[in-house]
Amino acid sequence: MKKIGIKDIALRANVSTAIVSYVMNGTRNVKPETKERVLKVIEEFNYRPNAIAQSLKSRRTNTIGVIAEDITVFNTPEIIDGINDYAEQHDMHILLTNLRLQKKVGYNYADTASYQKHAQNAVSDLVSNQVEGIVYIGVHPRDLTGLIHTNDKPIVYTYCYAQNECSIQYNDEQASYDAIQYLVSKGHSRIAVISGLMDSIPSRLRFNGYYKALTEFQLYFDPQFIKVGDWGGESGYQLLGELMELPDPPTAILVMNDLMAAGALRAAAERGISIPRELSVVGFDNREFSAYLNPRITTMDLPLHDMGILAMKTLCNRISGKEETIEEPPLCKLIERDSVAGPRTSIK
Amino acid sequence: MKKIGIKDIALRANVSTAIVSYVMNGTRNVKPETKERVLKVIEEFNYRPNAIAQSLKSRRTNTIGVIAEDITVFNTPEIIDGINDYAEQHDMHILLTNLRLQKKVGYNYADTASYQKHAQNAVSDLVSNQVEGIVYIGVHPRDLTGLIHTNDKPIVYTYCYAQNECSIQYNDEQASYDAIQYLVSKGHSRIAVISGLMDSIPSRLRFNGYYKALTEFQLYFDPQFIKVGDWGGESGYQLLGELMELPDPPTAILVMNDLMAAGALRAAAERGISIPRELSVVGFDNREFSAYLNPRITTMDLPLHDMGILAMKTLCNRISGKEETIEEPPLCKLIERDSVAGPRTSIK
DNA sequence: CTGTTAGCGCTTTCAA
DNA sequence: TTGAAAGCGCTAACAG
Repeated sequence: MKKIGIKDIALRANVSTAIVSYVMNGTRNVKPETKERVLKVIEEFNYRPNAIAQSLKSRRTNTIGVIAEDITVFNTPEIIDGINDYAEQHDMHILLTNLRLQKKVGYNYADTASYQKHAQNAVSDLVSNQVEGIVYIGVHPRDLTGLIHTNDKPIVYTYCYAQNECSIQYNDEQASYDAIQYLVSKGHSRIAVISGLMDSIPSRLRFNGYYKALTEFQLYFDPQFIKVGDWGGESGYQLLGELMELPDPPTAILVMNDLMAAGALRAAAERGISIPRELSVVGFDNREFSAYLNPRITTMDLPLHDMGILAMKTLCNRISGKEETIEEPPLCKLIERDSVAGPRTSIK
Repeated sequence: MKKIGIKDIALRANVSTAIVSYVMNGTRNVKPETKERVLKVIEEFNYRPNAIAQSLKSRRTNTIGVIAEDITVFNTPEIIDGINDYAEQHDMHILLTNLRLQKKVGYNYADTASYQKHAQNAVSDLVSNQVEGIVYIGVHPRDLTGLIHTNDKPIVYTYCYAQNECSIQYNDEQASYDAIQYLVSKGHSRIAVISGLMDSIPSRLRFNGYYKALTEFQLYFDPQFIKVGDWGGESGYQLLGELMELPDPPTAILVMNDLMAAGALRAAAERGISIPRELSVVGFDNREFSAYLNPRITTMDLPLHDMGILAMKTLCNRISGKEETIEEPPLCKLIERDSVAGPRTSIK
């Protein structure tokens, strides 16, 4: 059975192919009874125009390419979901490329050269498929300047950066500021931080927010309250120990991701430190497991869905050549659970 | 700046468009020096053929459509990752549609009618875009017969079923059989089960495996050891209580998903039942959080990646009209963690 | 070895 | 209100 096309419809309806096109797209007035007839034939044959042919003619594909560094990383599905949300609303399609970064180069993100070729191929491929723009979703917020050459095809980065390119990020600084403010509202003033690696942009921004809040609320500041981890659970475990062995330990800790927070919880449990009674902990990322730890941890939820939507919005603006409307980066939201309480009353 | 096409290349290289096509595709022999010249021009202009036009001509798009019921559900990213793995290896592209089922109809899966239109639209859209086949990824293994009409376009379901259609599932029965066998190897003989809803296919299959193992290993069988939950954490919590209040409680429990297992752990903790010392628990799904519970739970990992690959393989076979090679459904794999030990020695 | 040319399925201009 | 036909960028049959 041959695939039926516009000609078949035209033939059956006794009209020219132009008429069929007109009724499908409403491009011209067509005599109602003719229109009716054409519609009936279309219905009868369940005809759907070949979008490939339409694209070739119209030079518009309504398709945007999404490059995900790794779709199995926790942030990515939600971002894609946002992208889909927007795409659905605007009748666009998504051509998905998954670089499978973790499986290919492991956690060695810094070694961009090793997967630059993959990334560049993905772009070329997408461009060849006539996508109208590209959204690039990173696995970790880092600088990707120069990684990719799009040849004027609009691209928007999210969950990563590139100089002189558009990138969508959430407001890291505000997020940690908010976390500290929340802790202050609970009565804390001796607040430590377990940061991620300091060469990472989010670590710096989150630290800024921490420090800004410290200053603004005139909190106790002790350089020993600043611990630098490596994002992994082990370092959270380790650093909580260091913090609690201080002669005058903090009453609350902001931990820059849930992985390290989980490690910290484990360390606290081993030391017989009760959370939140004796120590409050705020995490970051709102990973699924954070609601299953004991205690369930209070953490900052990342606006991933919004980032996806915003990335699309920005991209579509660029595609249609609209002037950039500078949008505020979306905000994180504190998820209140059970790892925060007031400071222990009897201060040592 | 105009997009450059094959004609521009031909012009610059002083050849006909046919030659350019020949050198690009290696379709014909071309005199080496001509070839060289063409290649140089292609390189110089960084020319990439318009895949849309190629497709129109060749009537092959090398793209397959993926419909995900909900990409934010835990099983989906890994399946897509498998699909991408295969696609990358075979130079295919993925047009992704995300139905966003949970956000649209909540957990009311049974009410297929409410999103049938969405699903059907997605299919029509994909077909119109000339995908060569479709992979449909469910959020829960249920029967979708009649939901969708693909009009002869090959489709493969995974993580769900449809009568008279191809569907890829893991081996549920074997998985729970293996779990019981493992428990037996640890010395257990009084093994209860907390099942999911009994109108669900995986519940039935997993129960079959449980029962088969019980019979085969001649284990103690007590109808009171069979508890039916609803997949949610609360029911795991509830049912563990019921089980442990039995005059002669089990020494081990197979829980049919990690969500219920988490509830069961909570109930055990509240009752002062030590896991695994006094009671062993095996979960199902290997959700991320299962490694963060206390104790970390031993659970069955689902072969999601393999399912994605297998779905693609099967689909591609159908597309190219190859005879169906009946593949074995991929196997789950037990992840040994800390929620299983030998039975408590002093039996009450 | 190379060039000419007919189409793939559609849209749209132009003419009727 | 309708139809004929050109052409989107490419491939491949055919001719040289």
